[in-house]
Amino acid sequence: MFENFKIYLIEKAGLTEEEFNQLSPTLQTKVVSKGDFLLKQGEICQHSFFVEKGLLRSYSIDLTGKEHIIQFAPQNWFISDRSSVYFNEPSDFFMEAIEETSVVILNKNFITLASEINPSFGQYNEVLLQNHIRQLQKRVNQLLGASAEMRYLNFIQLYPDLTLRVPQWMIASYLGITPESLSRVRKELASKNFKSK
Amino acid sequence: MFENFKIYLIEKAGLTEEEFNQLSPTLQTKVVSKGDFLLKQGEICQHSFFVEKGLLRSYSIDLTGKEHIIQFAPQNWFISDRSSVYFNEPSDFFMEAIEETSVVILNKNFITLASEINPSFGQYNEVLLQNHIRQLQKRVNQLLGASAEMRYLNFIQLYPDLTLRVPQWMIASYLGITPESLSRVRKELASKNFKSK
DNA sequence: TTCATTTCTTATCCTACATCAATGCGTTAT
DNA sequence: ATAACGCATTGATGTAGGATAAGAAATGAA
Repeated sequence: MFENFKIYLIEKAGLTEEEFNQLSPTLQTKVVSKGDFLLKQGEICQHSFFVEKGLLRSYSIDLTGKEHIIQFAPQNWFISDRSSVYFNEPSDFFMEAIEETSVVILNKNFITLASEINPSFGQYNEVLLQNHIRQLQKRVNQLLGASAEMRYLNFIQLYPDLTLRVPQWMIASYLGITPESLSRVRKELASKNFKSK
Repeated sequence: MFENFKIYLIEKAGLTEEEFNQLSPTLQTKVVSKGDFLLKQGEICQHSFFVEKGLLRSYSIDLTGKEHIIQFAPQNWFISDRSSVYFNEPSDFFMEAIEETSVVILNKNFITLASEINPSFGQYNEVLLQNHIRQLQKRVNQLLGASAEMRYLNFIQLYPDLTLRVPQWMIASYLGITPESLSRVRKELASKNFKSK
């Protein structure tokens, strides 16, 4: 039920099995079918989710009705709208299952509780937070400075597994370009590789 | 010397004067002349800085040699490269004074120390962190979805004071457009306002 | 199997913004 | 004063990527 989550916490956050068992009563799980939502724009996000299996995406919809993918969350990733949780504000984002996905639901005080039980969890959580910031920073930097092609190359290098699993129009949305443009970029890249051999 | 910083911590983070005095021996200050650097790309960032007075910017330089402004830091702002500090990695960024600026220098363990002295500091630090994430998230979202004009309008609404104080080419760099484009956007906006009266 | 739906590609045209170049105008330095 | 520099504006031209449309390929459903 929480198998991956358990293994994950023990390996990464340094919990013991007993400590995990103390926490597990506060956990719930849920299976989300492809296309179903864990959060919608305007709702206040109440939880963090850990992906046991499957694949989620979070995205916003802008004034002109266009989707922009903020994040993908494959197996063993956490996903949430931290700001919405923390400040109790309506979220700007949707969270939707790309494949049938089973998640572990962590309520607001899980982190506090786990940190009390074992401070090394608190430290690990800090690492996740700092990583999150780093990743956002990099993304801003890329959006400011890199061409569609460079962003795509970066993406496939960073998330090679996702590149295969996710429809291209979603990758385009993550990169901030249209599916047609991505198709052109790919064609262009293919011809370059061909020539260079 | 630390006047603003002291007031700031007492007001915002809930420290007492005595608590602040316990911390102050670990602090240093520095005056940075216009155009001088607190950090350069490739260095490992060792500190956080609090702007007592003046104005800083952080920016990166991309492969093609172009600058991209990541953040402005006016009076009473903290600035740092959290990732570089936390992970002990070389920074991607420069930190430079736009005006003559005096900063308070916080070394790596200041936060821990202050949180031990008064836990409410720890909480306040958490708020800053969460705000930082929220702001980065918004920026990604805008870069993905909004036109130059919308981004500019957003900027002047969010940082009206900076709009006056900072040269336009820096605002352009923050927005991810050229100074020429920003000039055109402004012209366009001016004519719209004129017509609408 | 066949029909329908979603995804990907390709082609054409279009637009927001970049690039390049010239001009003017404050500010600082001599 | 005047030279020199940084900054903003304007105009002319270029280009990456958007919009639209249509067809091919893949997926899925009956």
